[in-house]
Amino acid sequence: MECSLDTKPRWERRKDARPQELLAAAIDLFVERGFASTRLEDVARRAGVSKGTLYLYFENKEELFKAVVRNSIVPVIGDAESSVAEFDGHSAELLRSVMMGWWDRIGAHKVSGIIKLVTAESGNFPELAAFYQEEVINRGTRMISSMLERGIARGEFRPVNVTQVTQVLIAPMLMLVTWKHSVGPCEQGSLEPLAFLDAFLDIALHGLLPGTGATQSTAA
Amino acid sequence: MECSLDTKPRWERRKDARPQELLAAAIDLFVERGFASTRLEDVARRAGVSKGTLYLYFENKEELFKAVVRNSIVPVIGDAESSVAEFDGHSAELLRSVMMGWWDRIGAHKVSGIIKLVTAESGNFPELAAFYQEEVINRGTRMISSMLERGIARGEFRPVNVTQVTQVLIAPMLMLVTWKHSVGPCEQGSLEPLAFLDAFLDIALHGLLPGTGATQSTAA
Amino acid sequence: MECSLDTKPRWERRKDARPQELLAAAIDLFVERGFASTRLEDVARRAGVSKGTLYLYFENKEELFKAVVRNSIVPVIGDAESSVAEFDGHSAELLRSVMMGWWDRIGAHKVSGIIKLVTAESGNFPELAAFYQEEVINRGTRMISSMLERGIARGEFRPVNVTQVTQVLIAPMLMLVTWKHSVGPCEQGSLEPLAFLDAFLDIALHGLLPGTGATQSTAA
Amino acid sequence: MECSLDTKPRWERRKDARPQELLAAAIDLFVERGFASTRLEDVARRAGVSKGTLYLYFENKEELFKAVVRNSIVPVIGDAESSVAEFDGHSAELLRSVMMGWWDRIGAHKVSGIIKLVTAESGNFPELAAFYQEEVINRGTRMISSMLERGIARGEFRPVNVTQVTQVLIAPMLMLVTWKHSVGPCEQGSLEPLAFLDAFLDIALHGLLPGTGATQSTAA
DNA sequence: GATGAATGAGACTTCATTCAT
DNA sequence: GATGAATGAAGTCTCATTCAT
Repeated sequence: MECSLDTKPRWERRKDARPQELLAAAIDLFVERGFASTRLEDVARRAGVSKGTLYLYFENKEELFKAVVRNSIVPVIGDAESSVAEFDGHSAELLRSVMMGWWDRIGAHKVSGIIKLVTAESGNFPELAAFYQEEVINRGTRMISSMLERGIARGEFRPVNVTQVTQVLIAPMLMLVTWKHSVGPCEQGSLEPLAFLDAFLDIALHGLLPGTGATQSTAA
Repeated sequence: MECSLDTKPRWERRKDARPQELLAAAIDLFVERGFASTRLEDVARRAGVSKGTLYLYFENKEELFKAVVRNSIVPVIGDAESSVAEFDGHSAELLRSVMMGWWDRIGAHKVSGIIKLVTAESGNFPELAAFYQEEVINRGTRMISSMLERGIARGEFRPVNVTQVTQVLIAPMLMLVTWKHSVGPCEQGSLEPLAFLDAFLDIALHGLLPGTGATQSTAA
Repeated sequence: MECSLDTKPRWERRKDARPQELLAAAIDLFVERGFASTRLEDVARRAGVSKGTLYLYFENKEELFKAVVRNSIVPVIGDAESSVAEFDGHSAELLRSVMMGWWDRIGAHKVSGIIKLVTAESGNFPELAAFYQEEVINRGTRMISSMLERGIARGEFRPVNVTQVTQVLIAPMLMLVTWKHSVGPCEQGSLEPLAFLDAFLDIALHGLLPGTGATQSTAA
Repeated sequence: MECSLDTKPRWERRKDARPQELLAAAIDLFVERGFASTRLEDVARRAGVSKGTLYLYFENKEELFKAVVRNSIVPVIGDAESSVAEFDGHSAELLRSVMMGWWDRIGAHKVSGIIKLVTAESGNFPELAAFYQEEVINRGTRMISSMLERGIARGEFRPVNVTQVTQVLIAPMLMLVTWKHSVGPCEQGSLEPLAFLDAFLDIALHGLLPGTGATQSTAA
């Protein structure tokens, strides 16, 4: 009876799998070579299809890239947003769990290369930059800001400048991916990411707790 | 008396200035557009010469880039090395002055874009990466490591894992340039670099001083 | 009783209708975009079938075009040939009725776009040109020539150079379709086709009647 | 002394000649194959240069085409405008001389293929159509209309609807080029252009003269 | 030294046609 | 019959590099 659930002929199942195969090939090559230097022919070849086939599924190179982002990063943001909405403990715990979770779900994986790629090339591809800003940066920023506001509202954080602190919190994540995809591979053993994040959080959260005398609005 | 300092006729001074004019044009465009996307024709035009002339002074695009690096970053490293060698105060002071000096001499200027460029594109240009590793990263790393070793030897720092701590110290500088040349331009007001470095140094130096109970070898 | 005229089940009627649906879609697009620029995928989509299905009915793009011509222009020529054969009035009347009928049956309709298309693109598609020459131009030319010969034989026309006068008579029709499908859409109100044809016929027939002193062999 | 007039080295003279060589090759191929079907590589090869060279002189295919039009048709229009402005005989004579001159300067030459090309393909290249409309059609139309207005103002023509009569006068020219570049090559001996124009002018001018009882506003 | 014309490999994208299901 | 996924040749345009003058 188990075959009754899939009545599609094989080639059709193949078709359903194609976009994923292409996206998998694309993320590999985008991460490896960047956006501009990745040739669509290589993406196609790695997915085991011809150049033209790629265009059956993606309108052009930029759309392929957007699809990669939508497929790899955006869902993780959605999950994180849900977690944030449901969480009901101390805001410091929430912040810590989100940032450590970011490393587990994004930072440690290939997909982190996409973040590095965007910082590296967005200047040359404005439409891509705009898309990424909208779909990733804005949502991520809103999420972090909302955690800060939650903490302030509940009296768990000092009333800091939310915009600035948000960016300070983004900084170490940006650094980790930059490091990982540039100097990291040339260096051995250095910069243990989890320890780094842990240390960063110790400092940052300490600066956010109420009652401490920090006066800098950025709280770093 | 005005001619005593330079007895060459004007056109010859012009000729001698060519490489500098080309390097100035090149750094502008490399920083603005990255290595691969910068067209040599644009470099030549900005320097007010023809494309062919560029090849009289630089063998090819990669050599031009190397010359830009040698011209802009390497001297600053040399100066810093001298300062380190001559310094005779407390190692924590030395470390602080080198990193704040890095911001004044490099981070705050256009040339910081070269650092970002290398992190962004070295994957696609191995020879460039090797050159930069040799001329900049290795020397910079050695310099920082030597400061740490000096501090340890003089009993001013705890005996930490020098290699790892070196990279931890590099990290905030890398972050600042990455930020400045990617998300920075899209955000307003955030991440005041000097405050950020100051805060970082407070923490890092605190972790390096002897007598504090930190046990993590990365000391971050 | 409703089924007595068509005993086939609906899907079979549908199947029989396929070629016509495809031809209808094809003529629309050929007229709109020309031969080379019409994509078979668009033809198929407009007919509501897949690209592959189109190839079940037509060997390739050229055969599809030939079928369009056979389906739309050729029958009209056949009808005209019959009319000519049966007509027994004055040859001038015959000529006039054929040309005005051409406007009613072809010139005023979408199918006139096919004529324009052929003049526009036959240079790039020799096989198409040969087919059209054979199926349309030769037959049309023969028909017009035969009317002239009839008129001369019956003493209703002067003995003119039939070949040349035939082409002079074709010219205004060619002009009308060219105009209609190129500059026409950009201009308002101008060139009323029926008035134009009428005026042309007045002149041409006047030149063909015996007893007038015209000496030019083209009789225009 | 004859060499004193040209002090340029040969390659520079070559450079000056390049655009003309390319335009000559381009007009040949555009006329032969149309706009869409002409490959830039073929244009380059015919001019004896490589593909890339073409792009040194013309930004893209459309600009090349515009340059061809500017180079071949536009000057003739300018000349005609001057002739019209200077003419001081009877308007009928002026009209006749302009239309016969059009045949001598344009209709009889390769460049007439450009006119046919535009009627054939403008639907698929709106920017091209707009350019041609502006640079050729509008100017040509204005010129013809001005002749009609001149004739009416001087009492040499009846007060007709200028817009419509202008288009009627354009029609035979359009027909001649259409014929010449489509069916013409397949037919022998037919449609003697000068005789055709002559006959057309006889009729049209007769219809324009005052005192004749024609009542149709288009005067055809 | 200086020029800038010329090259040609290589990238993206399109579309008629085929064929396994 | 019907589908639509897959192919790959072909076309436009870019740009690092060369070289005759």
